[in-house]
Amino acid sequence: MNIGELAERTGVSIRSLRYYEQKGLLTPLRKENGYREYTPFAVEQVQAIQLYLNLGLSTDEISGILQCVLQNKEAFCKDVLPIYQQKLQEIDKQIQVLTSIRANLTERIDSILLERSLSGQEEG
Amino acid sequence: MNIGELAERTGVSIRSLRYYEQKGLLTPLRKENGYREYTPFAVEQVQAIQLYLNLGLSTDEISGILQCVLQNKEAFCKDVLPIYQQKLQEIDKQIQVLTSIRANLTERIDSILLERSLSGQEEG
DNA sequence: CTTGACCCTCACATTAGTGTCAGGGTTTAC
DNA sequence: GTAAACCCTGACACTAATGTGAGGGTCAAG
Repeated sequence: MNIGELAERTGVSIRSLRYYEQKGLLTPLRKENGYREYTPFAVEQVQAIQLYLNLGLSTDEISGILQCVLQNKEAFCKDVLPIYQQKLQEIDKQIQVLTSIRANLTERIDSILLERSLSGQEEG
Repeated sequence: MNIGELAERTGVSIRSLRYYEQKGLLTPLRKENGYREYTPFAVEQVQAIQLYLNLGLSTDEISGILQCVLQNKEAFCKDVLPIYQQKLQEIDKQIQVLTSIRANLTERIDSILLERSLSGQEEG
């Protein structure tokens, strides 16, 4: 199928499909006229790519595991677990930072509300 | 003082000080030779900017409140509270997304570990 | 044989703060 | 008067996936 049909079937933009190819995630054949030619299996490939992107993996990380996971169960691909574990650490770090900022923000908000309830003043 | 001294006193790079000026957060005078001339008060200004950046505010958001908060208590500046509250909402949304991803990741990790403990296979 | 829908590549824009380099003045101390 | 240290502007790089547009082939239906 052509790129337009793959885009329609997967809901992924043509631009993104070309980008995935540039990053080595998809390698369609080319027709004589230069058009990309995708097999029906490409639909599953694209869905897998989207799934991993939604997990926060980068295209580079995905490229390292995509071939294996498309042909096996995840547990069978030795590269998947360390990537997941590293991503989990990053996520935890981000949550930690955000939680800290959140505490600071709520403290300041409460402080402002308290002061205003005491004096009732405000200005630009 | 010159920009180098301000950078040294605040621990903020010269590059960043110029950027803050470009974004309207600092407006030093200029000497006849074109050098930026900062008052001692600029040290407090830069520290305030850093504080708000660390709270996740953008330079645009900071520019809207900086003048007031440098001269008053936060509670006295009417623009501060809505910015804090909006930022809090964004943070909560981010934490929510990350938490969801985290749950998905740990589920997959556990699943992999479970499958491996049952079959003991792996491969690249 | 022309129109419209499809495809191609190349490349800039987006976010946001900071690093870094080029190319070039100024000042200070020797 | 020159070297070192300081300052200036302008501009590209970085991250990462995607949008968008220019400029230009291809194909299918009429």
